[in-house]
Amino acid sequence: MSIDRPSTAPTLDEVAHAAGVSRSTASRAINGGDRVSPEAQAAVDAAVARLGYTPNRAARSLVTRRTGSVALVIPEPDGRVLADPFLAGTLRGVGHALDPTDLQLVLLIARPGEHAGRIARYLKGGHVDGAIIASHHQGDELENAILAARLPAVFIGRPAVEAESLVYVDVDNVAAARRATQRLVDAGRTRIATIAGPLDMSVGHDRLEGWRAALAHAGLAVNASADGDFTLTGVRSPCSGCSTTTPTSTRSSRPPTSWRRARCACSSLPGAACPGTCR
Amino acid sequence: MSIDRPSTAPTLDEVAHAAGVSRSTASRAINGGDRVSPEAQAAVDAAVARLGYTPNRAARSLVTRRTGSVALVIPEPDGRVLADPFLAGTLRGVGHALDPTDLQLVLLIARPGEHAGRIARYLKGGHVDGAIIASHHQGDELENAILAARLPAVFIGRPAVEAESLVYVDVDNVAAARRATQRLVDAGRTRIATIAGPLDMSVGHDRLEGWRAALAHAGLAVNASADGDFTLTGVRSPCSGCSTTTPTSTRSSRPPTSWRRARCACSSLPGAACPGTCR
DNA sequence: TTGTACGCGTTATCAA
DNA sequence: TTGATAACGCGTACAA
Repeated sequence: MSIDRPSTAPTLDEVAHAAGVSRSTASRAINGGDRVSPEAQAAVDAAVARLGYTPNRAARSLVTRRTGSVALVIPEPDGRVLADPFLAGTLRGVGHALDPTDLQLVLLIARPGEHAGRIARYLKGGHVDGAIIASHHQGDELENAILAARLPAVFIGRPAVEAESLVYVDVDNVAAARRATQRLVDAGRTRIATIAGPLDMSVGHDRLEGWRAALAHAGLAVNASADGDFTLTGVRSPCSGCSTTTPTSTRSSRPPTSWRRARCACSSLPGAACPGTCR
Repeated sequence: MSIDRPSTAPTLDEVAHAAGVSRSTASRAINGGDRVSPEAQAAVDAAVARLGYTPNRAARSLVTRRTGSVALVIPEPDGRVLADPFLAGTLRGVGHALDPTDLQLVLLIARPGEHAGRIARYLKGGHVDGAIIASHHQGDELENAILAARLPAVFIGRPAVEAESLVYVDVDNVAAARRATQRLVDAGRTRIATIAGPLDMSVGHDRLEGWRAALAHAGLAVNASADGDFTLTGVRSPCSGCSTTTPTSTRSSRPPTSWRRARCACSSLPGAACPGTCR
């Protein structure tokens, strides 16, 4: 029955008192408005508006046993990838989808050298009601954490560990790479290379497989692929044994505009394997 | 005294019981460990480890009156900017700084056409303990919301409204632009243009001012500036009256590699103002 | 140093 | 339809 609480956020009690109803009725009116008379509803609505009432998330979470927040997990040890427009789009999309909800978007970014154990622990800690895994790598323990915690989760891109209860959205990367390669085959090309994505991600793996399949089907040599990491700089890094090359501008954080001039011997497609990162 | 609670997160009560101490002692041992005997501390630590105890954020927040989360606000109506490496770096930095803490990073992204009123309301709602404003535009009401809520906040880049209690980190953009321009002056250039940042951001405003100052100081013409928005595509959009130009590839989400070939008449620096977006 | 008891703001249960 | 009342899990005076 504390009446005066200066400069503090209004509580449900105060709303109820201002509306002339009990706290229970006020609560019902605010959530859903089921089993509440029109006049009571109106009174509560008015009081809420006048007092600028906002439900206390902590108190609500305590009893509903839900946190009211979902995690967007980016288990990406390599910082550069965060600037990837794909991830940026994902971020926006998730944010917008959450807008109409009163769910919080909690961002979980992996630390540079870390193996996602911390994030797995966080997920298991019950701090969020659900999770979206945006850049999943093989071996980051996320699948097990999610399965163990029975946490509703969606992987963006097929997870490394496949399980019945692991849901994901993905495109058919194998077919896409196969079609892309086939297009070059149809154009009469005979020596077709690929710069693969990270092979510890299903994207990279699948696309490489599609490329392989198309070449094999066409009876062409499957011997010119290089590791990539979805970044310009990552692709340009020369393998040992090739002529060393550097971008013309190394001090800028954006990809140098003259990167086309840098060329690794492998990318000239001799067809032979080279000892460095190329295979 | 509820003993059996199957497959639920362990509570402080259970930890205390397992450690053979009272809940108060367990609580003290977990937070700070002040005024607790070494043996009690050890017992609690062991129990925590064995049970995999994680404090319930909601319950803790309810009594400490802190939410345990800080917001990273990106009031950026233009989606493309999210892919900006600067913002990506900010994201990483904030994330890493928060790692050792048990603070949650809550991401607040503006909706496309929206004027940040929703975010301002959210901030005032007391949902976070603090905020970092990453891409602040003039007129987005964020300063007032923060001042009204007495919310600890840091602006990245000087806020449009300057107030005593509004703290920010920034570089001296005026001086930087002045020095950059001066360098060209020293090199003997006489017609020096700038592609400005958004003028409703202090960055854009300040850099333009630095450019102006240096030119004025050198007695050169201050008549060749164009609006930009820190994106490649934004810069390339032709002003009306200039020869229309399009990127060679428009279907890709990444900046076309041949953008250098697209050229607006304004960027050829005739020195004369043109009727479109250039000034 | 330890434990008891209360309150944080909300939802859920159950009589009325 | 409404209103007491009991949790929810935790921190913290206060007393021992």
